[in-house]
Amino acid sequence: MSKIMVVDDDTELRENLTEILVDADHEVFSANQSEKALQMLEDEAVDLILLDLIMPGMGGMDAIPLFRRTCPGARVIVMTAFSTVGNAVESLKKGANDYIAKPFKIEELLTTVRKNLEEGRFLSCKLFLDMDDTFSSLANVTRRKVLYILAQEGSVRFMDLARKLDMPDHTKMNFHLKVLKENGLIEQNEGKSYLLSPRGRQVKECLDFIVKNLTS
Amino acid sequence: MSKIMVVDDDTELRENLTEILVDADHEVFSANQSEKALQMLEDEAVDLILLDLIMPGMGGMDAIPLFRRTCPGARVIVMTAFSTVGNAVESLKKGANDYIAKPFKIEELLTTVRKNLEEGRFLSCKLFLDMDDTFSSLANVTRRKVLYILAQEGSVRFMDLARKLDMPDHTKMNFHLKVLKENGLIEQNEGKSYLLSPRGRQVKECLDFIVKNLTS
DNA sequence: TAAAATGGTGAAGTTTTCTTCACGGAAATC
DNA sequence: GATTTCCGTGAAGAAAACTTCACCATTTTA
Repeated sequence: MSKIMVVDDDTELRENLTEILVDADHEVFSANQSEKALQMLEDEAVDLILLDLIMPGMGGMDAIPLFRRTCPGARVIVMTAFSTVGNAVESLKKGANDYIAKPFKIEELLTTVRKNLEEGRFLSCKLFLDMDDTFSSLANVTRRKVLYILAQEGSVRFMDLARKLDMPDHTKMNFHLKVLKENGLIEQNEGKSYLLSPRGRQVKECLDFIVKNLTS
Repeated sequence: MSKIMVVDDDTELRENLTEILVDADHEVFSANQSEKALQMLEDEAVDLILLDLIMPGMGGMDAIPLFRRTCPGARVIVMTAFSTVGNAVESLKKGANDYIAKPFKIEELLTTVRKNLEEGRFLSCKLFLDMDDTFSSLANVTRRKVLYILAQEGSVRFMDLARKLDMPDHTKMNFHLKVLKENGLIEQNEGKSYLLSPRGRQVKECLDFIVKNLTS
């Protein structure tokens, strides 16, 4: 059903895991080193990566960001025998999605895998459905300019906005403000001035990130 | 014409700068400490900030990221008497846009200010015009899904893509691929498979950033 | 208080975007 | 060599997005 990459230097464990996961109807790839796994992922993207932390060559901890980059859609589950709160937290900070301590029961592993595969699907689903309003808001120059000005000026009155954007007809302005308001990016205060909503501010930060990354 | 904030603990210099800049037809605000300047910027966004590096209280170097955050649209010009290559580079890394060494001639200052104001206008212009294609590409769920799948799988053939996206009619698929291709986000290799262009990959990274920031 | 500016609504019209349909050549499969 | 699958085009139609117009109740300014 899903594609899973197993990265562990212990050949026996790798083979066991492969068998278990294949039985659970997954397509399994495996590697005994992070470097090899990364190379394989260049050709074949997977949905989930089971990663040992302690390995000869590049350790799993350092490899996490590389896996993230090479295969951005994959969930990363870290597994290690040296289970401590410390490296669990650290690996999550580096971008792992979950953590499982060796030794684990088969059922425990399968539950974790299942949960993570579902979450992965849920997230990408969210990205593509819930974000629709936001992206259509951003699809229009005028509306992006409104976000920009509101971020810069704080709160602005209707006609001031229209003048700043050089809109001869104020009803057009109204149309776009309505769209932004309906999509939750701006709101109006008591004095009827328009200002960014909390989500609007988040979106504006994303815009800044985009412009920084895409114009260079 | 433009709004400029001067942050320096030297009162005489602050007054001189204010006079010069007002003469050059700008609206000038000034503060003797970063903290006060930041507070003022909460209410009044400016286009450019002239910032002394060495000051009592919070130094300019540490303040740069805070200015960036409080007033994202402003250009930051750092000025200091202790001009060394080292702190010039460091301040630019922290997010300053330009650097001017004290003492400076009036003409020199005005040239730097003018140049930076223009660049600021140019950048926000770029954001709102050149990025139009990119944003309209992203405005459609199907096209976002295509980017997602191509990022995940590398290169995919036409009909495979159509099947993955569950498109009964392949001509619809064709329409969206055409849009993405025209907007430079995807390309086709020798075998006619579709894959992300370099810009497409950048855009995908921005998408990841957005989803991380907006779904939490 | 008259005139002007503000901030809004709803409906008609235009443009852009998206979908569907009809068709066809090249390649792969049987 | 016949048939199916692949990958594409162009045109017509439907839907969504955007603009324009006509109108109005407040508020501000002169």
